[in-house]
Amino acid sequence: MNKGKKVTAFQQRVYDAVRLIPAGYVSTYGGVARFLGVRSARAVGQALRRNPFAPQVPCHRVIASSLAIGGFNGRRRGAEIRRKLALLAAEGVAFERGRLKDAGRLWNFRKGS
DNA sequence: TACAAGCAATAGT
DNA sequence: ACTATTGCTTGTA
Repeated sequence: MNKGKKVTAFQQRVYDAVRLIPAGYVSTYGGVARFLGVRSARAVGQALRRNPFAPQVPCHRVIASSLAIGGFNGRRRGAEIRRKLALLAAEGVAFERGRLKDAGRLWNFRKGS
């Protein structure tokens, strides 16, 4: 998996967890954080924001707990965000007004792994 | 809906 | 080593 790119152990852990999310499903920063055993969703967001791997780590499959789209490529709103929405839509995840339309697409972790 | 406080990690100084 | 910043979350008003 990782080569050349130097990432911290925490980042590696976050990427590993995010990779477990199957296409067509999404998770939340807090969910990943709890899965890793940390209490801060911000730390997860930071790790994903600096994700040196692009499609390998589906950072676009991670949204906010309020079903908000969250951010993408360092932007919380803008053209990058619509790309994230497009990626999710392509996977079968529908969004409305910047929020997840169907909460049933939330991935709880600890299920298929 | 809007504001404030708590939380953990990275990057820059 | 310290400070500032961040793709968050939850609680109150």
